[in-house]
Amino acid sequence: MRTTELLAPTLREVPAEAEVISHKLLLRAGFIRRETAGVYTYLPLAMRVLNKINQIIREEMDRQGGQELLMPIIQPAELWQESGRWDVYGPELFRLKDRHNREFALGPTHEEIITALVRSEVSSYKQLPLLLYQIQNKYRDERRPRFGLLRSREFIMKDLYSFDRDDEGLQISYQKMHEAYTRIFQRCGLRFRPVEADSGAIGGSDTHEFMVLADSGEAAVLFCEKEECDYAANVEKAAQVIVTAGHDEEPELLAEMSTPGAHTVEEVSSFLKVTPQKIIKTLLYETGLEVVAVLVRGDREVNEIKLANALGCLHLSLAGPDTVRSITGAQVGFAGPVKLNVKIVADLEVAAIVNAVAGANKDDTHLINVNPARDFNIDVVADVRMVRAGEPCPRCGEALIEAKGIEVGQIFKLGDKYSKALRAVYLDESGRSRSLIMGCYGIGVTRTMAAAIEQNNDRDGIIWPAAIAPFQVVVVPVSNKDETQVSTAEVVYNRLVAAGFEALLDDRSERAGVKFKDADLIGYPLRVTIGAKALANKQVEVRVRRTGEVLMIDQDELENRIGELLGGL
RNA sequence: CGGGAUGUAGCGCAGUUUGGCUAGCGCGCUUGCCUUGGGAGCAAGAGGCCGGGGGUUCAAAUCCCUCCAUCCCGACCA
Repeated sequence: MRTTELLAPTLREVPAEAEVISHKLLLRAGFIRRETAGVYTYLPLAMRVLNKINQIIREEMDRQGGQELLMPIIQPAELWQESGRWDVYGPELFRLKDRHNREFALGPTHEEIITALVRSEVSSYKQLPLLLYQIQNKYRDERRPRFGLLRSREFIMKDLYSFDRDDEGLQISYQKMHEAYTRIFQRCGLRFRPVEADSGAIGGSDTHEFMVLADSGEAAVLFCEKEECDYAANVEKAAQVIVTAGHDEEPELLAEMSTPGAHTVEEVSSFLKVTPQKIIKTLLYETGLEVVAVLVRGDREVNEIKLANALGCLHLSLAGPDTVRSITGAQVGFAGPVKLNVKIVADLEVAAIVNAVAGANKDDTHLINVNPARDFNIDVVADVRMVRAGEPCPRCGEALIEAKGIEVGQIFKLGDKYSKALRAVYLDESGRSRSLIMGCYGIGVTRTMAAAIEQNNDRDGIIWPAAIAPFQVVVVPVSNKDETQVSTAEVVYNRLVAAGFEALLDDRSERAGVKFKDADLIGYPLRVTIGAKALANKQVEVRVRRTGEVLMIDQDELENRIGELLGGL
C-alpha cells in the first residue's frame, strides 16, 4: 500500500469534541469520523486494526470449538416480548416500526435470537454442547454516549453463546471462554485483568469482566498485591473481609446527646470525640415498594449494587429530605436505627459493632452506646458496603490495590434464564425434556481498539502493539527528489511485502518532517527511513516507535531483522 | 432526564458585549516557484444559508422567541 492511495486524513489540531486520549488520537490520526453522537465511520486504518482484532478473536473462538454465524440486527418485538425484555430493557433499546406498523428492535445483544434459533434446530443432547458466535454491529441508545469509541451507541461486538446440557457442561464452556479471552487480550498486546463482577440486569450467576487497565477507565477494580494470588474484582463486587478485633467492650447504657448542627459523620465525630468507625451511618433508600434503612460504619460507603442484591430489588434511590423527615421525624443527618419503623439492612460490620453512635431520629440529637440486637432489630445482615484499596484480600489476606479499568469483555453464566423464558429444551438420554443451560460471552471490538490506544500512546501519537497495528512497518524516503532514495525505498518496500510483512510506502512528496510526524501519530511499530546516512553505508535505518531506538541494519538482513523486531513488539 | 457550555470554511478559532462597509485569521486544500533528516518559505487561488425556523429593525453572525445539534458534569446503565 502506498500513502498516496490511502485515505488516512490526519489532523494537526485536535477536534474540540474529543476529551479522552483514544478519541483524540483516533480522530487526529485519521481512523474514525463521527457521524452523529455515539456513531462513527471506521476509516481504512481503523478497519485494518479491527480486522486484525477480529482475526485474533476468530482464531481463539474456533480453537475452543466456536462456530461463526451471523444473526440479524433487526429483531422482531415479539421475541423480546416473549423473553420479557421488551419492557425491561427500557429506552436503551433502539425501536422502530416497519410499513405495516410492526415493531422491531435493533439488536443490543442476541440472547433472544440465538435462543429462538437453537430451540428450533436443537432437540437432542447429542447436538450439545454448542458454541455459536458472531461479530457484528450492536445498538444501544446510551443515555450519554461519550469518550469516542469507549461508549458509543453503535459498536462492533463479538458475542458467543454456549448451550450445554447442565451446569457441569456450562462450567466447561465458561472455562473455555475464560481461557480464550485471556489469550485474545494477551495476543492483542494489552495489559488486562479478568475480574469478578456483578451480573447486573442480564441475569445469571458467575460473571467475569476483562478489564484493560488504564486511568481513563470508568470502572474501578481491586486486585491482590500478592503476585501468586489471582484475586481481582470489580469494586461493585469485591467482598469485604470482616476484621473482628476490638469488639470485646462491655455494652454500656444507651444515652441521648445533643449534637446541634452536626449532620455529617465528620461533624459528629469531632463533636462527640469518637472515631468514624464507632458511628453508624443510617441511609434511607427507596426501592419503589418500600423505604429501607441501610446501616454502614461511619467511615464506609454503601455499595448500591450489593444492596440491591441483598434486597432482591431492581431499582434503588436515596430518599429525599421530605421522605427522610416523614420516616424519621428529623432532618437529614440525624437518622438512626433505634425505634425506626422500617426494614433495617445492616452491613456485616455494623452487626458486630459495640457502643456505637447513631442518629436519634430527632433534630440535633444523637445516641451513644447504641448496640445492635439490644437497641434495635436488624432485618437483613449483609455485605452492603464498598471495599477500598488497602483492605485485606478475601482470598489470601494481603492488601488490595485499586486501579481503573476499561471493560473490554465480559463472560456470563446465564443458566436457564433465557431458555426457560423462550422454552428452549432438549431431550436427554432418558427422553426427558430439559432446559438448555446457557452462557454468553461478549467482547467489544471497537472498544478494544480504543482501549489499546488508551494504554499505548505518547505525546506524538499512538503506539500500536504489533499484533493489531494497521501496518507493521512504514517505509519513508527522506527526500522525494533524490532518485537513489526513491528507488531504494521502492526496493525495500517490495522486499518487505514479498516477505509477507504489512508494509506501507510513504510516497508523498512531503518534507521528511511531515512524514515522520504522521508515522508517529498513526503509530506504526517500525519505520524504515531511507536517507543519505543509511545509503552511504549500504544500510537501512529502522526506528522503533515505542522506544525511539534507531538501528542501522545491513540491507541483506532486512527481512530477518524486521521480523525479529516485530516479534518483540 | 437535571445542571453547564458551545454551534461562523475540512480542522482550530476571532468577530456577537455596544446591530452598520465586500465576514476575518491560522492550519489544511489547489496551482506555481522554492525547499527536503522532525508539521519550511514566497506568490496566486478555491472554499461560508455565520446550526434551522420565526420575529424586531432602514439594516442581524450580532438583539428577541423557538427548535435542533454537539460536548462536559451528574443521575442511569450490558
